[in-house]
Amino acid sequence: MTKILLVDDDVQIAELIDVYIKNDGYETTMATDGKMALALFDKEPFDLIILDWMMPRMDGLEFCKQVRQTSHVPILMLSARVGDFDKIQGLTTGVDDYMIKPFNPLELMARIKALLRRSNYNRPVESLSVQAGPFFIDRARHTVTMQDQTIRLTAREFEILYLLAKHKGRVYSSEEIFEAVWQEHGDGSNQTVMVHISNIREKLHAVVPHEVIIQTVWGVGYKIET
Amino acid sequence: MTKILLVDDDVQIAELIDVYIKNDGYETTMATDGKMALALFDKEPFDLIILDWMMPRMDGLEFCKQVRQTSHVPILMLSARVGDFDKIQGLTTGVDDYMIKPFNPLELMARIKALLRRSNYNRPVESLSVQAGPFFIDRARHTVTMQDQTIRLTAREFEILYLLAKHKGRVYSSEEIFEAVWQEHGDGSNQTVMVHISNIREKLHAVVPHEVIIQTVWGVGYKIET
DNA sequence: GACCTTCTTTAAGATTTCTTTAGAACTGGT
DNA sequence: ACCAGTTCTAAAGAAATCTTAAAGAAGGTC
Repeated sequence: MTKILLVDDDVQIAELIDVYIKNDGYETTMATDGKMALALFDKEPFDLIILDWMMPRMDGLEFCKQVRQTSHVPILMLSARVGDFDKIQGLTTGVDDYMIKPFNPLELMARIKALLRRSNYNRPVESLSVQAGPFFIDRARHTVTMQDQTIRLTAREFEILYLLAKHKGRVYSSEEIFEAVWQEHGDGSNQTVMVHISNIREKLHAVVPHEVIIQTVWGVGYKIET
Repeated sequence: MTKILLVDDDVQIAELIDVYIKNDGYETTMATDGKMALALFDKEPFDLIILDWMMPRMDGLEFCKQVRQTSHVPILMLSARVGDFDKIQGLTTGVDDYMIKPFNPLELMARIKALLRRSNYNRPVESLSVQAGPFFIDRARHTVTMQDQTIRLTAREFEILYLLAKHKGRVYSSEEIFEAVWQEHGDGSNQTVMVHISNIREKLHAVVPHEVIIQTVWGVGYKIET
């Protein structure tokens, strides 16, 4: 589950954003000033921070500096004044993106997704490859190797296999897989995921014909065991 | 660790700048006049120099000339009077950038980063050539050679090919390519990068007609494999 | 200022991937 | 063995992504 820390002293705006974020299937925690936010951030990790520039007790810039001392979590800054960012644009304090109020909530969501995508991409290299049983997944190269053969997977197939391989043993429902890979809410039945699973299996079996790699857990979902 | 030499006889200002620079993770050394600064600079290399124009014993201009005899380190000049720079500008003393006091520290930091980025660009020669499969890229000469033929690439094309060749195997999304080459945020779809890729391929194929050099990873990006 | 190169934008067409559908096959319980 | 619920898979239409060409914009040079 992707967790987002929302820091804004304007409760109305914060709640508006909150609705949109939750709607897209993310989990939010709200803070109304920098000090409070910092305390929350120290306690548990977040995947992204949305930050208001003007806040009581500790402004966004200061908060940003503090956070950057220990973390590279993506930060999206909100500001009421256009002028502020003409100067900062660049950006010294380690803000990854920013928006001027008032903004279009949909655009905000698009930027949030872009940031999350990017930060996923820039994970440290050692966490980017997985050895799962008979095959080896290299995220940076976007390749799956099995008995010296490279298996061609599409982007979606790759993400699904990576998810399952990364968390060997854990069962994922097709809905969970959908949300993890598509990064959006997957309401209702999910045939799509099943089809993809089927296609992945077909490709894997081209290399190791009768081996069961992705297991079906009846009534629950799928997993890769060892 | 990036080291910055800060030369200013006004201690208050120097300390203010110092705080900001350290905050961004750089290491600073302070000097209060030109002679002292020169002595420090002779002893150890710095990645950037921030220099006040008006100083006792040796002014900024003189210091600058001295340094330029041995080094191309980026220099950022500070001055209290607007008029000064009408004179300095174009004086070919090798100042890379300048700011008028009083200045916005954040803007200073932005400029420092810009300078460092630019100078990073001109790194030492040994790390600058790459052999990637059939062709050889020489960053210092800005040439790409392939089967004894030199391929003429434009600046952008060159940077893209260099990025991919330098990190053989790694997949770069067009957005990542954009950010790496253009050094700015690349929101949204990036046709521009795709067009450049297409143009590069065309030029490469003029030498090796049917060889696939830049691979397309569908839905993900591009890479050069071996 | 005219000319040339490079960069960016646009758009149409080709290609690949994704989603949906629907029937077949499978599983676990009775 | 049968049934209901669930999963699998083939196929086709929909959607997204990529390629390429072409034209306009920007920048540099003589």
